[in-house]
Amino acid sequence: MAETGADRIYELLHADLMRGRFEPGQHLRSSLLREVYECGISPLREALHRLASEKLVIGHGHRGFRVPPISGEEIRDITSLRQMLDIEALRRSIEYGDDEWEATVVAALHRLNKATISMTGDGGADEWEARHRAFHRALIGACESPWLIHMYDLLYDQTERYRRLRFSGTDRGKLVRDVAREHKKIMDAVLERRADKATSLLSAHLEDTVRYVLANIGNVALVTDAAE
Amino acid sequence: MAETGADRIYELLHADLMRGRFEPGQHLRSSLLREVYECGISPLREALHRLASEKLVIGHGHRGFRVPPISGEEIRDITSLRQMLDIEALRRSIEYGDDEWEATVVAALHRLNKATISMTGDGGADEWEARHRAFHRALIGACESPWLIHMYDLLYDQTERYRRLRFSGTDRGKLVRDVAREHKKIMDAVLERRADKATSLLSAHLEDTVRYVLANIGNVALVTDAAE
DNA sequence: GTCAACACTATTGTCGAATATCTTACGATC
DNA sequence: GATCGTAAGATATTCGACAATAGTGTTGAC
Repeated sequence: MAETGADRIYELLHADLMRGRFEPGQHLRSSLLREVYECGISPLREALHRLASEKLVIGHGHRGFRVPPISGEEIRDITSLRQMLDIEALRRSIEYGDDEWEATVVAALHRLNKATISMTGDGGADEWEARHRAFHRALIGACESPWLIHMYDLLYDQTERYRRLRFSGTDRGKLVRDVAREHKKIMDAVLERRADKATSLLSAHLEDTVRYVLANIGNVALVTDAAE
Repeated sequence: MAETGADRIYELLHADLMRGRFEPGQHLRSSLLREVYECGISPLREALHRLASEKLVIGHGHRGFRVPPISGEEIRDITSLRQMLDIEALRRSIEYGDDEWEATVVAALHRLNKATISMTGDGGADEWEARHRAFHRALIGACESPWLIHMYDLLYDQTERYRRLRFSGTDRGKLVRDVAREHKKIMDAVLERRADKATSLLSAHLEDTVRYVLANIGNVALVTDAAE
């Protein structure tokens, strides 16, 4: 997959940022990252510049790179934008998608539900997230707009980062079962080709996520401040 | 502005890509770029990685970077997305913008028109483009969504790249005077706070651009193929 | 006791050399 | 004559050392 060393580090660092390995606001020292990913400085910096362009890290000239801080305002902003793009993309998918597309959606949800059942421990969370991403990606996969998908991906990364912040005292198991029902309802509406219903369900689904994040964000505010 | 050497190269290379200094499809050899921008390999590669993330260059593992090819389908795709984002951003701007915002819009159009009158030669084109960008940016500047603006910027870069392709036998002077009228109409609708009218005018304005590009794209197809 | 200038340390950013990969040209084989 | 393999050259990528900048703590003056 990764053709070059910089690609490899990009993927690993991207995954670690998604799973919240580093705290928001944390200074990503090159010495630390070089040890973690066992690499030289050049490919590391190249990966960091790509991530900076995607706003998954923030670069300050001569002061290196940091994990972006989190804010309720930002996740609201990102979600409102994602709603707009997701709705458009799903609408187009429902319009253009064929049987084959439907099959990929059904398969993706099946995979996701399997992961939901067997999800235990942290490794399971990574797998669940990968399948969750794949399901949402499948939904809009027939929109026939590479750029819409690209923008969608950029925003999905951001919401995943917020969603996977380490909140204390949250029953993740219950949460995951709740969204499973929502996914099923979205898929049913999609298969019935009811665009209005499907898009409004999807929009509400995103709304639920941002509510979940905002309800818990007070806890992580402490973490943010404490970050060195 | 540019805090570091890599930032400087990023800005210069970005500007050169915008003004079509390199042909679509052209292989951007590091040896060439090092001479052009008088720099070492490290900051150059960092800039290229950032540009690759914005899809202003394309990186192939172990085969370096290239200027993206152009296609009618892609500019259509980009424009349809830009219409969606621009409309939303302008609508919000009209809703939230205050007198100060109106003033920046009026000032930006004034600057643009001045550049339109005095535009002669290539240097003038750069200045005109900068002011054109600033005007459109001012229109949506009050939308109060940093992410919407960010996405807008990414797409604006793409459309500018297509728009500034070197088409043969086009009366650029006439073109620029035509769009001046459109800009005026958009601004008037904005100042009257007529959101529906303003957004549909803006949407049509983008449509005109893509039509202009598509009408001329046959000429550059030759250039694309010839690019080494 | 406070503030500012200075030196020192930590860290980032950049350069040139070495390594790995790709491309092309050439020749052998079918 | 075409195709495959191989070797040489060109190019991209990565490594380690150097230079430049920011951060920090200390000293000294007022």
